[in-house]
Amino acid sequence: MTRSVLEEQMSVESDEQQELCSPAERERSAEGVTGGGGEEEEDRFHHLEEDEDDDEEEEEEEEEEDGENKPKRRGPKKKKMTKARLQRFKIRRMKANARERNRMHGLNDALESLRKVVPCYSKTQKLSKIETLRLAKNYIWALSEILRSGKAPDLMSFVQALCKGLSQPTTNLVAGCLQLNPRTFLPEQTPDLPAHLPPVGASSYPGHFPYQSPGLTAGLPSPPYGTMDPSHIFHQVKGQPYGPLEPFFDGVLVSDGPAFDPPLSPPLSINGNFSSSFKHEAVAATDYDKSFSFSVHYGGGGAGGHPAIYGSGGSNPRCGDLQVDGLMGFDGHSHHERLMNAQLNAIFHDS
DNA sequence: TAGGCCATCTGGTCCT
DNA sequence: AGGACCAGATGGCCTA
Repeated sequence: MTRSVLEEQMSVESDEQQELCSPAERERSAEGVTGGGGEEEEDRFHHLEEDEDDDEEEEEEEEEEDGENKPKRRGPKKKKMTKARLQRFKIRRMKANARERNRMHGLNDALESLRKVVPCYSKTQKLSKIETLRLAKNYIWALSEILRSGKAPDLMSFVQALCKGLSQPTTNLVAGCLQLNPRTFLPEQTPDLPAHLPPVGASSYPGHFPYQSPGLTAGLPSPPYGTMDPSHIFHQVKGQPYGPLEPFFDGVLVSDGPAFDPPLSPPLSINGNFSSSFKHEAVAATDYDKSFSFSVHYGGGGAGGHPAIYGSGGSNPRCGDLQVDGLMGFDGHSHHERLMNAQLNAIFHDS
């Protein structure tokens, strides 16, 4: 993009412009969070103004001193900038900038709202915009798949779906939310782990993932995400509005730690450990767009589905008793098994 | 210091 | 004409 000299002069970030900003914006600017742009353009701007005469009606032709070698420019000839026109241009530009700022703030607000309903929300460790969108897409897809298939998700596959295409730090964050080791469910996503990473089974990074399964203890270093204490993540404030899926998780959340930044995202309260079913049923994330399917089934018989998903009638015929066989199976972790059972039962039975 | 992320400015395009 | 939307450019901040 080539700016004309005049346009360059127009690039003004003046005090008057700040007056058009919202209070929040001014506050941000006061904090030094100002973007690019030319604050130092004012002088050149003044220089231009001095060159202009005062006649507002003047609409002179473009300068004739182009020189004979220069080809004649096409299109409408540029009007010479008078002071008044300059002033109007400045005002128009300032208003446009203010609108654009507001528009972007609205966009960011919407994104923040999205962060709150997407798994792994944290005030302190925000997902980036792109990761938020990716995670949201995955999340929607995974939930849609639940609805479409009428089957409860295999947790491993569910997490795989969530983490599809996410960066390693975000994957770690999701894993942290699930109290999982990302390497246990995303082998395809980390084909070539950095050399500095400890091998599976090596000592973990303290405080990253409390999930300490025998033989699977390594965490992935990815601060700032990795510093999150996952024990906070599942802390549910009673009565906290978590959205339509909230009833799923009533009574199935476990938290031993202090409250995490509320509000928390709704669904990723899936605690505990995964069974060896992952070995048999986890779908390769690289092909999940085509082949993803949740492996844990529940009977097609009697009990109605959860009203939060299947409607207030709760009479989705596909929703029946949940069969959690094959889901459990982490040896010596009956607590997690009970948790899992409770959670899955909570999902597929009316509370 | 490089790279990622972000906020902002800016000009172009489309629409009302 | 003016507003909404978009994409490119720019510079600040932060982290590895």
